[in-house]
Amino acid sequence: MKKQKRTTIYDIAKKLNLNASSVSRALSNNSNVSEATRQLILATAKELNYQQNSMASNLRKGQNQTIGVIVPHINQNFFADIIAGLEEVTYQKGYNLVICQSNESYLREIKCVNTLINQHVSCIAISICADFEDDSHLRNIKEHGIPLIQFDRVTDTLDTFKVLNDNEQASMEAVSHMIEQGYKRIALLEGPQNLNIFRQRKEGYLKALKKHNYPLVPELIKENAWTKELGAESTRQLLSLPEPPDAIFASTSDFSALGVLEVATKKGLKVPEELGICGYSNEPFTEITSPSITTIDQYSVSMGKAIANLYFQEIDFMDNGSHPQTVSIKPQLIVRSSTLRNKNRV
Amino acid sequence: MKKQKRTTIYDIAKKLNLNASSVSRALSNNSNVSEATRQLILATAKELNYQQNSMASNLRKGQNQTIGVIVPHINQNFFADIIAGLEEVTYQKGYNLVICQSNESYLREIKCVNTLINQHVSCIAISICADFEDDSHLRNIKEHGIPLIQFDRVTDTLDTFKVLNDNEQASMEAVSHMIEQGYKRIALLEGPQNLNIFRQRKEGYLKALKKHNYPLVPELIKENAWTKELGAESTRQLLSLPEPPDAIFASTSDFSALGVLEVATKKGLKVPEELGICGYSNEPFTEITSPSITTIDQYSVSMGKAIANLYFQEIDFMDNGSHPQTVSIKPQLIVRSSTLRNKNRV
DNA sequence: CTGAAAGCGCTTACAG
DNA sequence: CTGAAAGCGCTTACAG
Repeated sequence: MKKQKRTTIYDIAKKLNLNASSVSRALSNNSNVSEATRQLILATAKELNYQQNSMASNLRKGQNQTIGVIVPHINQNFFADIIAGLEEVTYQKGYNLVICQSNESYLREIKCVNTLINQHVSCIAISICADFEDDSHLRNIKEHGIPLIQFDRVTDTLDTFKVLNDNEQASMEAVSHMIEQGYKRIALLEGPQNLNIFRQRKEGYLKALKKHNYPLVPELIKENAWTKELGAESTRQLLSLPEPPDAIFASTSDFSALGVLEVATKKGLKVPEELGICGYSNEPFTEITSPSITTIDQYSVSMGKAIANLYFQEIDFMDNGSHPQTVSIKPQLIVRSSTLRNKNRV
Repeated sequence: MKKQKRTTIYDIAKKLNLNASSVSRALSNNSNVSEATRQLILATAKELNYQQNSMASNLRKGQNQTIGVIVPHINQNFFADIIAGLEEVTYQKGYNLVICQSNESYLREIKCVNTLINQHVSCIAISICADFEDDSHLRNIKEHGIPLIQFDRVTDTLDTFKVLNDNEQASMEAVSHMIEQGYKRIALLEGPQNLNIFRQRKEGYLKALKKHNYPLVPELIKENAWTKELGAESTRQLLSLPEPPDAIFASTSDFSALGVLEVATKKGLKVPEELGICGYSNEPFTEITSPSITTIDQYSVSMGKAIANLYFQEIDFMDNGSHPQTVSIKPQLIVRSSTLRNKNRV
């Protein structure tokens, strides 16, 4: 009742009184077959509606032209863009993409890794979950001889290829920009510090303060404010300080920055005059809020392409244990109204 | 230099002086093996860091527990959400997802289909591209015995399982709502009419007019306005009519509606007092524009789940040619400020 | 240029 | 409960 039998190279061979090996050669179309028989074979293949069985071919060849990707969430702009970029390049190369989402769960991330190892994918690209505990599953990837590329959220306990945003530099630029706009007390909304990206963004903030001889005020730093709601809550707390901030850098995300903006608006604070706001990621909506939100573009589609290109360029080196390379993507500060309070525009 | 050899069931068998078949049985853990040997086998499997080779297993079993999805773009909220929903369910079932994007190109869509057929995926789910020409590639899927589910953008030339939004109903509700708010001349921004979804939305618009005895005014219907720029351009044309519209239904997308809003704002028109605006899709940004934009939520994550569930529920029927089922998701009108101009709220 | 054979790593009737 | 064998559909040295 299930699946009628599909045409195989044997069916073609039988019909033409040839050996299956000839058929295989003609179809892979790079070996020695006479032009005459090749044409015959291609014609009957079309006639019988032949489609290669990749499972068999891959098993025999020992690899499957597939890149596995693991992301916390597929449906977040940043990751969706990365995947789109990845897909673009892998498609050009005739590779496929298998996608898994960890849902920010460590256990699920491990399961995804195992599935991809079982599938003998050619490469695994991963951005680790917020819940990350240790790197044993990542080591397992390497132990099975599969090239591993970490991107964006990475662990440094493991020496792998990496594609990163220069979060520290971008944060530093953002905060410096706010300082140049005359803001005096700049608060930081930070994300989970077990993720490298959030540590780096904090580092950038600290460096910018230092560079401009600004004091570090601990009460202006709020942990774990990486959703709109948490951003709003932190803002309420910050604004009720005896000496409230005159600017807030939502280093976690634009969603957090949106929470800041909403609270500020509700309290009747003028943005950017009384409160400056800067987000992170350049989500589409930052352009259309009132005022529009200053943020940082991460070039996520390019990042996806960079990951794929790294694989295809380094594929030969990846196996022989040469020192893994790190590609850094430079994010760009997008200055908009929410931080522009004096005339001398940047 | 490439890939060190991986542990196979033979390695385990050899080490334990057993036959590979016993190892296979123990590992698939549902056949007859004594508890003692099973434990032994599991232990050595762990010790040797064994991971099954899915390629071999799938080849032998003739299927690969993978669902292939083809969408126009991965990084559009609607599709990203669908994929996230799909992934959620397939993950629970131990299935994998292979994702392809057609980039709205017909040729590329064909290539994606062929790749998925070659891979012997268990099911193909597709939302066709704007460039769609004919259904021969989709027929080819069925000819290869692979269950096919069309979703959202579908062709009716082929009798397949379908998961659809009730676009007509939703559009009708949206336009009726605007009529009830007292708008008299409601313009329509329509999308490419070769796609079913845009035909249905137009149909809903026409039905609503008819139901309320509103005349159909051809000059108020603008073709091909499915980006922000095209929406803006159409709006400029509409507003310079001798008798301009007092409401615009951007049936193509919220991006188009955003274009409408921007032009209206620039011209100093008050929304919703002087111009009502309704979009489509409930993109996150519609909530935070000023005014917020009335739109239609498509429950895209649920739609993704529905696709996967349809496959898992109907998997047995799909092969024996029973009449394909159609699942309809009811979208919901989200009324916001951009169309609310009188007090009696809905 | 073509054929015959082995093998990729599993699973699954078939015996015992 | 365990073993021996065949086979999933390809590809690729090896002969000729």
